[in-house]
Amino acid sequence: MAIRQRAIQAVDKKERHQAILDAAERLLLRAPDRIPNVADVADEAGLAKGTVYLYFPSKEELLLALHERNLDAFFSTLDALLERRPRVTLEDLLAVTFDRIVRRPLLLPLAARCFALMAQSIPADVAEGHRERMAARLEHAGRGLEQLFPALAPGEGVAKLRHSFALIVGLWQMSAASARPAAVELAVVRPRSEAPPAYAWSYPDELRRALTGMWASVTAEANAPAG
Amino acid sequence: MAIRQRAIQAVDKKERHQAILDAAERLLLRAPDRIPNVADVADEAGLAKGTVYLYFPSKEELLLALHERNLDAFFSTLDALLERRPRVTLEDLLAVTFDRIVRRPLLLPLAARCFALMAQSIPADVAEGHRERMAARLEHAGRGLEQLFPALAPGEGVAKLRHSFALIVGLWQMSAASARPAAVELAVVRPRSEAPPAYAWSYPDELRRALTGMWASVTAEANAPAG
Amino acid sequence: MAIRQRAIQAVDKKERHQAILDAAERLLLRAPDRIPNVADVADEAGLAKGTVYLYFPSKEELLLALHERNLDAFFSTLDALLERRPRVTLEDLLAVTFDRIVRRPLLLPLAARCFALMAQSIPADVAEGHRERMAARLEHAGRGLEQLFPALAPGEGVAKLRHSFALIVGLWQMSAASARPAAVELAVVRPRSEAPPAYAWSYPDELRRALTGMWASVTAEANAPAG
Amino acid sequence: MAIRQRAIQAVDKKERHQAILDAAERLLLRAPDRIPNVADVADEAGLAKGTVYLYFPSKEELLLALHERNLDAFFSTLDALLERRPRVTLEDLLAVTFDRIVRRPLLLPLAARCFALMAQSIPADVAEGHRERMAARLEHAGRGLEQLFPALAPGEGVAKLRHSFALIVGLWQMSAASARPAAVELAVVRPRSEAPPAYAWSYPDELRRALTGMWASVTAEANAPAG
DNA sequence: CATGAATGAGCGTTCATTCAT
DNA sequence: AATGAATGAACGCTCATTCAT
Repeated sequence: MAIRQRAIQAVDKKERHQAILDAAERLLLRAPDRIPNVADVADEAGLAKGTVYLYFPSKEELLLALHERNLDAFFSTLDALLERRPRVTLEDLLAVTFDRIVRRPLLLPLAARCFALMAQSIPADVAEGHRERMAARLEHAGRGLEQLFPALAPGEGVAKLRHSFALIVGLWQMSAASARPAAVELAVVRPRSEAPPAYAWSYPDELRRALTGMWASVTAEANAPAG
Repeated sequence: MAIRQRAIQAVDKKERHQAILDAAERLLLRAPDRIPNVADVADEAGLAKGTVYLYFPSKEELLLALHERNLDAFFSTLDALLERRPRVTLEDLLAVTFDRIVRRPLLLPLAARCFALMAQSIPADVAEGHRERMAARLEHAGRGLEQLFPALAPGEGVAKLRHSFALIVGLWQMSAASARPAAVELAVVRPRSEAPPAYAWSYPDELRRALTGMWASVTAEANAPAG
Repeated sequence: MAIRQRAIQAVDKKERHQAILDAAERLLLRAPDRIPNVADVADEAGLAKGTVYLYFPSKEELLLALHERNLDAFFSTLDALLERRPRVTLEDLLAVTFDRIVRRPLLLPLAARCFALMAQSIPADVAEGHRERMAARLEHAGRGLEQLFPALAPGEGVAKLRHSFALIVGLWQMSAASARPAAVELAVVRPRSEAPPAYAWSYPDELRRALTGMWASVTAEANAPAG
Repeated sequence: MAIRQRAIQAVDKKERHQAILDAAERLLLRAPDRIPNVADVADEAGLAKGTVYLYFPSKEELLLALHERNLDAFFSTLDALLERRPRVTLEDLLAVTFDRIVRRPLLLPLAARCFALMAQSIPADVAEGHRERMAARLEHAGRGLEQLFPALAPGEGVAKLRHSFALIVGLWQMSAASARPAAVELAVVRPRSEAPPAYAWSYPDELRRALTGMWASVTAEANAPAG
């Protein structure tokens, strides 16, 4: 509604591009179960609806861009960490994961829908480009892991990374579907049974447990030569 | 396919209830990237749109019911298998999983959206009921697994089962999002270059790899006493 | 806004179909320079916007249907008149034309836009069907005219009919473009010059003049045997 | 094509004015069924969108100006020809018409929409000015024709000119609406069946036929004294 | 003068849900 | 119970016009 300013320089345009993604991100974090509509995004960004379309050709591509930005950020953090090889432990990797993904679960609601978006309304070449870029980053990080953990055979780094992603996203969805909305949860008074009900589990704990398990074998003798 | 009769007996009602879910299921299998609309479901079931609302209070609850039916079926198969304890191998469990989940991926597109549905328009008590029923089945199967695999500590059966679900759903989404539309089902056809691109991977192969890895430690010395 | 009633019988549906066309027609007569939007049409018909889409697949096809209805009505009147052959005079034909086209200029604003509609958003097969039907009616009426006026060579009936249409539509557009809006016209006070300005001409008069001229040669010795 | 300089001199301004009209004209010839939007026009002219508004107060007035320019050009050619009176034949007039109007059908798509434009958003005085200028040119040319063809009574020249315009525009619309998209320009390619369908007719042929017919009586004994 | 980023009213279309029949 | 016609809020997108730079 308010004209913040005009983005004339390429830098400013980049910035506004990001600002729109930021707005979408905020809305998504605020209501992870709802894909915001373009009017909401524009509003949240302090822009008019039409302005959004100056920066993104369609709502779907906006969401894909946001998803890619999230993935990019995660991969960048991961890569930066792996640069410090071999002085990196699994614990470091988990910490980074939790910091970027669990504490700010940006990746998650989009990942859950991204497939439907891609299949439906993203032009084939745009989708292809996204896939290739993400595949390249995945492969790069995967190779970094293989160098860090000699126990990993070639190709296993990528695979385990993929499996980890799957766990991250899959578990989050299960937690989202099986958890009561937070507000309600606090009010619930339950007879103190010995064990909490099976659906009372926490996403972070469970994810840590799962990831630790998955990487345990790999990490056993890792970094040993570095010690 | 059409029933075209009044369902007056309770049995008939149950049957029609199922027929509607069947219709939704067929549509979902036919186009996994698209939640069918009520008109489509009614059409596919050979019923009028209004009739669907005699059996389900809302589209969301219909989808939740379908999701629960799918989970139920899977748990039932799993339970049946675990009954035959201790004469069950991990391979048997994987076979069942693949038969029910990979070959007929009913669970998958719904699982990916279910959390959004739950949060949005499902009444709290209905959601709660669903959660409790599913948690109970999960717990039961988890305990069965713990008895089958002594290596599993108490609670670990449920946990690993949960992680397996997460992998199943998460990997499927990744494969769906990272595959070109046509390549999802068919084997990717490519000129045999040295290495296939990183995004050319098959969901079933990758899932088997991941699940095997996850259950490897548990299964190592399992069933040994039973042999 | 008000539910008039439900069109359940096929007859009622036909009626409502027509009612929607009527509504569009009224709006078009009221403001010939503006293609009404769907909301206006629905409003004018006393229906909800969505209801219009139960009867027409798109706005464009609605307009095409209206255009075809107008043409149909004109051809029907023409055909009926030609049935009374040979007791028909050119004057009769003109009278019918004026009654249907000049006094209720339904045909006109749509004809002017129809081409653009057809080229842009009407599915090819629908457009083709429309063209063929209209061509058939034109041909039929053309042949009727050839039988009425022996001076017309084969094919000349259709041709002259086409030219007449062109005149009807073309002149109307010129008059619409060159006339001041009616309300303004009354208020204008002009110095009494000998001759009115060249752009002060009346569509009906000019059309009659043009059509009479066009058909004069044909009609000269027409009906002679019938006299 | 781009000018990319400041137009400070009045001459430069005129030139840019024309350049914008040229751009609109090119777009209109390229896609006669679509009124181009301002962004397209600016683009085609190598200017920024805002610049267009320095030269035309609105899109509508731009289109009107283009239409008037087309009419002007036609009248000029006609006037020039009539200057050579009495050494002018109907054939000459037709040739000029076809050269300017049929071969470069600039007039046509605009004429079809011009009336709607005028009524909607053109200020009354601008519209009035346009009408008066065009009427004057029409009258002048009409009088020229009356002098060329003594068979024309006073006022008949203007009238027949008007009717000719109507035919030109009206027939073009009919041909555009009744032809399959591709067939507008190309000769209709069909297996030679006995009779082509009634909607397979060519605009130029039909127009020539109609105009010749309309002017036949006038021209019969015309120029005879001049011979 | 020229630019082009920003605006926001406007529009076509969809679809879950209701309810008269 | 079953139907399917009717509803209308919701939403994505366009584009003529404005105005800060």
